[in-house]
Amino acid sequence: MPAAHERAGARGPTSVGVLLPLPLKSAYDYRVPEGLAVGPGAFVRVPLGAREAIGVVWGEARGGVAAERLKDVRAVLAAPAMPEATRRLVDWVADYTLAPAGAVLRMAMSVPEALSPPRPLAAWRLAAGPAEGVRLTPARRRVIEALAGGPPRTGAALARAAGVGPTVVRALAAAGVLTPAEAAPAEAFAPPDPGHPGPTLSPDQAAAAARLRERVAAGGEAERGFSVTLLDGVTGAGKTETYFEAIAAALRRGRQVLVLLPEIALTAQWLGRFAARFGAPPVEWHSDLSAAQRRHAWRAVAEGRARVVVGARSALFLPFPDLGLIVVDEEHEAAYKQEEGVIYHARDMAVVRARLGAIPIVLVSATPSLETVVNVRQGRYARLHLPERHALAELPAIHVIDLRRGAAGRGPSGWLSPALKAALDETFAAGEQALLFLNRRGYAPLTLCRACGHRLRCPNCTAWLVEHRHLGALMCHHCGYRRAPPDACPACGAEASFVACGPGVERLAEEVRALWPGVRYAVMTSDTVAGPRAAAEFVRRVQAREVDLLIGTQIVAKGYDFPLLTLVGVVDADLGLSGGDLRAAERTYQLLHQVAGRAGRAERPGRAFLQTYLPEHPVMRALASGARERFLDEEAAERRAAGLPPFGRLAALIVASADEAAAEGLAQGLGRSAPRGPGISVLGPAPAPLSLLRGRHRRRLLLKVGRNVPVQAVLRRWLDGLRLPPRTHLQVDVDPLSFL
DNA sequence: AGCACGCCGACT
DNA sequence: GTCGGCGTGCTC
Repeated sequence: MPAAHERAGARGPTSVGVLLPLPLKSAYDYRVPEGLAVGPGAFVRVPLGAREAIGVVWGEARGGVAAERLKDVRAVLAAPAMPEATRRLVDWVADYTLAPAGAVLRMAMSVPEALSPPRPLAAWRLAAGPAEGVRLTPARRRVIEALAGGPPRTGAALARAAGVGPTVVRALAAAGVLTPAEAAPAEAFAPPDPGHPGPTLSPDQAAAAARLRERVAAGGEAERGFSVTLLDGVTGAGKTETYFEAIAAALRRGRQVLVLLPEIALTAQWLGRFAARFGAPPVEWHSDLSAAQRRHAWRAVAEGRARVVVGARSALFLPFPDLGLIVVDEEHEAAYKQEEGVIYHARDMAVVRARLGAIPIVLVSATPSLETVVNVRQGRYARLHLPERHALAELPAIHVIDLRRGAAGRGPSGWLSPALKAALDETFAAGEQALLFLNRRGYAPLTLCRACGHRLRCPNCTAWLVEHRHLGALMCHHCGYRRAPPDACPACGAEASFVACGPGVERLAEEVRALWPGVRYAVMTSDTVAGPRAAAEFVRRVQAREVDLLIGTQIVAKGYDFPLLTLVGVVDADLGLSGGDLRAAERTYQLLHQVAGRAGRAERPGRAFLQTYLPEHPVMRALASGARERFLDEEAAERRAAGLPPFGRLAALIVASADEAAAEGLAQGLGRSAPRGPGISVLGPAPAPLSLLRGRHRRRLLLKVGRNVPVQAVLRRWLDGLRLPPRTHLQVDVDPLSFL
């Protein structure tokens, strides 16, 4: 039989470009042996130096290397080719972030094991002939019935299906009734059913859902297919159920769906709501998956069997062959920004992915980012607003407590003001639950020597060591450095001279114990919530009213539903405002709004108290009055005046080296060669926010350009041909979230 | 990212 | 005299 390639005109190219998942800027050329069919996107095994690597056929050979030096493509892997949209996304992200294309490809090839077809499992089938002289007990009969007429099954699956122990199966095999076979390890993901009866939508939700369905219906059309819609509404307004209808519409059209969530918000509660709507779970993609789960999920996406994927930011690079809708929930979350390796913002790149696929994307938030709000105001994004459902969930009344005013402010001994203490008294007396929010882990953020003023700091970072009393240790929150509390001051030798400065959640718990000895409290931080299971247990205890008071860091603000909570106390509302970050006000507003929104769901009205030394700050005023639009107007005006995002563009260069002089030298050199021109300015070099991090000295330069200046071109001109001195590193962060 | 090639200290 | 430290550079 003649092979396909022998037919006239079917000869493929003699060489192709293959992109490898290594930090290489472009694809390498390889010769294609006679008879090997290599289409664009094919996963191939190629020789690389002394070893072999797996890469992706990226396009035509570039031809920069002499034909006789080209090595042969060794094999094409039995995996679906990487879809064109994914390949174009890789190129786009590389171009935008200035990362090597191969480094971006690596994110899209995070599971190389998934590129080989799954290994068949050892299984059993019925032997051909009837076995003579085998006693058929009821248990044995059930095993045979379970197997009759069906595919081979593994021993464990067979025993489970027949309701027998594994010994029964083994005995039947020994008797020759069962013979070995191979089972296809079709790790089936039950398809979510768009027709599954879900919760009834309010008229507002139904109207918004209808608009989203129109967007989904247009998906795939060249001109109208791409669209961005902000779905905006307070906690409890029903945003999730509304975008579930868009998902249902995409499923009805047979297309795949990607839902991005900040890792921390991918909770059992979200999964429960999904299953309630669709009768089956989505395919999950996050850092907690086992190697096998990861392999199954990746392969299921590539083969189109995964219909709905919910995942953290890296799910964006999964090889969806037929993506029809993207949802980015909590779109304002900073967790979407990847800060290491390839530095990218998953929300922004998700918009790019949607455009490349000509499909709709829905950005969801109760407190949308200023970027998104400005895009809405300028008409680039559509907005659907869900008003509150008054009967069910009202946003709590927000009270600002002015800590500057003596008696009304903070009490003499602790961190809780009389007003907040009184509110807690009332809440406990009424048998209701409260939350104290303090975004500081540990006992105290700073420990100093009473005798000489020496402060305990991390040897690897520009940071204080944080006392964790329940661990009996001092810890650095940046590098993980940990040590026992010293007996004597390392500076002056004074003994037992250390005092804790400032509050952490543990110290707050101490005050609570002293004030309300009978109150049952729980401390919820990333230290005490190790994983999804621990989180679910916390939620269960709170919902079962085994806890009166929850004390927590920002982990309590996201994703969990505490229906019986009626009081939220923010111990230090000003925490995020110091430091001069350009997004400090915006982020504080978002976080405190979200925390306050924890109070008063279900039928009970809630109250929130913000303890602050800055009661006149626009953030506090906006939270107290609910005037979100005015706050956004003020923020936008300030950013516009300063030429800051989204009205100007930023890129940060971070120079790092274990050798401080080397870091300084490179930073100075970059400062001297900095680009100049209309609409271009360079700030720095200056020590980075953590000028020493994990033992590396860091310097920072900030490129600031006008909205219409092509920032990548300016950066390339600046950095092209730059030779890094030994042991120095340079990171480029296009669109940095923070600076200073 | 691997892996080889390179040039300086403690071992059979 | 070698084995091996990881610093530097290349991989079509």
